Amino acid sequence: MTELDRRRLTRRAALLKSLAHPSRLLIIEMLEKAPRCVGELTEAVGADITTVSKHLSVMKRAGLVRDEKRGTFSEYSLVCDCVTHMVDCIEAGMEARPPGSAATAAGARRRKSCGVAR
Amino acid sequence: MTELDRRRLTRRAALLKSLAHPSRLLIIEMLEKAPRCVGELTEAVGADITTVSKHLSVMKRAGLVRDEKRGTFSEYSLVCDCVTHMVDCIEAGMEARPPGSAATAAGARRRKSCGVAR
DNA sequence: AGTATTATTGGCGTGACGGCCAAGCATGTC
DNA sequence: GACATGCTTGGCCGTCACGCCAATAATACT
Repeated sequence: MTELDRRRLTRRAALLKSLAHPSRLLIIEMLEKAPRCVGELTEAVGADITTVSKHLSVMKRAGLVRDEKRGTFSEYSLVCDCVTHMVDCIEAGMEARPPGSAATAAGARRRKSCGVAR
Repeated sequence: MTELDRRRLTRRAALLKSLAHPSRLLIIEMLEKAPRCVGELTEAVGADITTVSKHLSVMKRAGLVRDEKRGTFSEYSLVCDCVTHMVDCIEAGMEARPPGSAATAAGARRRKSCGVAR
């Protein structure tokens, strides 16, 4: 493995990590529909506003979202629709691999194609 | 947010989490090409074999890979090509979002102001 | 049986993450 | 200026993930 590979994989992993949290996924889904301010997202997530603010901070650093100040509000939005696409792909992967079949040989056995358009 | 949503997002997040590690991504990429035993993967990753074994265990529980015993060997392979597809999508997302461009005008188009009825 | 090879599991230290509280900053309003 | 609103930051703490070591399977070979 080259040093370049290591760097590339590390970046990828960091991106995935910044997505790998239920609250963050919910936030992403909301931002797919429209930009939102922290308060709205907080209400939807149902956590402390400081927690949500930190989630947003992490996702911003990861380049997933951006913020724009509007008076006392911070309006967050997706940086690009690639995120939507990305999460859709993941969803597709999960649909094709129904829950419960994960550890069973039955579900895994002859599954060559999962019906995901490619 | 419904209870069902919570469950779905949690599952998604768990899947992403099981991918969000450089070594695991490398393993996935290797398994895309061919099934491998733990020793081969270990050599490529460059970590202790026990560490790699645990990574594989996690990914197996997540339903990403499966193993088949061959004598003293454990041959690991991808459960389905969806994984490949999934990671490709992620890669595409990253390509489209070059580092440093985090604040491009890309999302400025369907912007609505905060607090406006929607 | 005895030994070697391959892999898994348990345990532990370390470090990162997620959550809330308290405090601080920035902007808008009176 | 004084206060309210919206958000961010620092700090603390509990929990969890990662990594290696030691020990334990499980199978193959002689």
